Amino acid sequence: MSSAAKPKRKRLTKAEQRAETIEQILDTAEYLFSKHGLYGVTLKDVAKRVGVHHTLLNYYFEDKKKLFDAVFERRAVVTSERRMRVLDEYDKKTKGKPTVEGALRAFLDTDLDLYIEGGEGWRNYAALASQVANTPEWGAEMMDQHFDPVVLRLIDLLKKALPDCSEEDIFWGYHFVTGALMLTLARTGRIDKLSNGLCESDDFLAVKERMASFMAAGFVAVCKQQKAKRKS
Amino acid sequence: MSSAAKPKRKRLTKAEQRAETIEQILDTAEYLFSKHGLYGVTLKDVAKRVGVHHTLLNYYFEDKKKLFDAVFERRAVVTSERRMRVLDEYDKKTKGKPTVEGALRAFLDTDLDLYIEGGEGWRNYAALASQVANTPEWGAEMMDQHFDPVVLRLIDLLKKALPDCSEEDIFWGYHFVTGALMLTLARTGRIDKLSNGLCESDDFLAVKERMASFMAAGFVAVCKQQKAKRKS
DNA sequence: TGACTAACTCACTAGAGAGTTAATATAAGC
DNA sequence: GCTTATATTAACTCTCTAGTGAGTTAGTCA
Repeated sequence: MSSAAKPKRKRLTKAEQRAETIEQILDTAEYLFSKHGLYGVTLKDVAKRVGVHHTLLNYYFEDKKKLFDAVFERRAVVTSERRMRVLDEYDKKTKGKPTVEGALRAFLDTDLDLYIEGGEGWRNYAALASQVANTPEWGAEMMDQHFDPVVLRLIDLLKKALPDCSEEDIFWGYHFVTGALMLTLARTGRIDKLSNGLCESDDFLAVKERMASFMAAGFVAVCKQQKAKRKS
Repeated sequence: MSSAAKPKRKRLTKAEQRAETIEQILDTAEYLFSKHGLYGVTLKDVAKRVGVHHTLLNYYFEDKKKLFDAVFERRAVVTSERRMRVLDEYDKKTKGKPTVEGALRAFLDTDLDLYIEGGEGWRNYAALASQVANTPEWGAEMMDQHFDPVVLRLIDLLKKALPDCSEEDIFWGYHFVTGALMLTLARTGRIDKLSNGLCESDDFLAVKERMASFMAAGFVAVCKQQKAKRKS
């Protein structure tokens, strides 16, 4: 630990100390990875910021990629389970008669709330996730691994809400939804400049307000369009 | 050049040779950058694949970042101008009365066509662009620099098509559109696994078919929703 | 033909980056 | 209080990387 931090709380058991150090490493790595990506960050960068020797990261996480995985997994598990629970609840509440917008709200708003209320750490994780999602190399695999169950749960509800819609249309619709969500999480600042400050990348509330209804209408429109096309 | 390639076409003027080598470097760099990102690729990786000495890349492009910029710019300019032209034509054709879907088709379909018909190079560029778009660091700036004019032209048409819609709603709608488009361009293979092979990341035609109508309906729905909210 | 110049390579440098192993300090447990 | 386990650092290694500057080859043009 940094010498500045040490004298303050001397009364920490070893296990507590360990947990705290690990958490600090994860937070810092999360922040840096979200800004510069896996290859854009060195273990020394992270260690320096935390105030520990860089080999300590090897000690706790074996190697760089495993540190990255640990960073990602820490919160991915939380948001995945949380959304799964809310989707289940929603399904029960609507007694097997979900609406498109309702299902999307259970999925999207639940996630966005986490980033709105969860503090900086959660927002950094969000930006990281958006990078992972757009990385074909190993990113898609990480997404599969952590999010397939929730996503399939959502798809399931959407199918129920749109019984005469083809599966393709639903999968493509979901694809559009994630794309939009991921760009939101990246908070690139692009919309700020484009709109001359009218909209802000950080304004997840504005997104939450609009996204589910926007996408729900999209689903309905595409289903109708494709149904018409099949007839002709 | 690699000794294997040399004897084949001896009758090349120096300028032709130069142009060809540069093009090969750009193509290869484009491919590798699209797969692994700026930091995930070394100049040697690129040089080896082309069959030239790695310092040749410094000779032609000064440094690594400038090579990256050159790769991006080469096609960004083309697609930007192309879409601008099509948007202008559409505006004229509809005599200042565009529709949301029409404007979106002019923007989206024009781009997607390029990747459908343009060969592998264009698809690699597309994947690269999607990474750039989700990189807050320097990515957003690159996007601003190359695409602000076309995007503002599109926004302009959308405003005309939705005269009683607030600007915020239009900007957020555009944000959703790019997000979805960028994830499409990344071709991560995720939708393939998720849908058990029913949908394919490479199937830009399927996206083209659905995207504009999906998004158009989203715009309309959000505008209506927000208008109702303002009244209450 | 011969000077000139553009294309391209070679041998290096200077430094970074990940990771290993041995040493040290400190707290835990008996 | 002594031993052991754990956290942490220091010293090092080994590989790779971007980039430089001098050199070589081969078209080009007067």
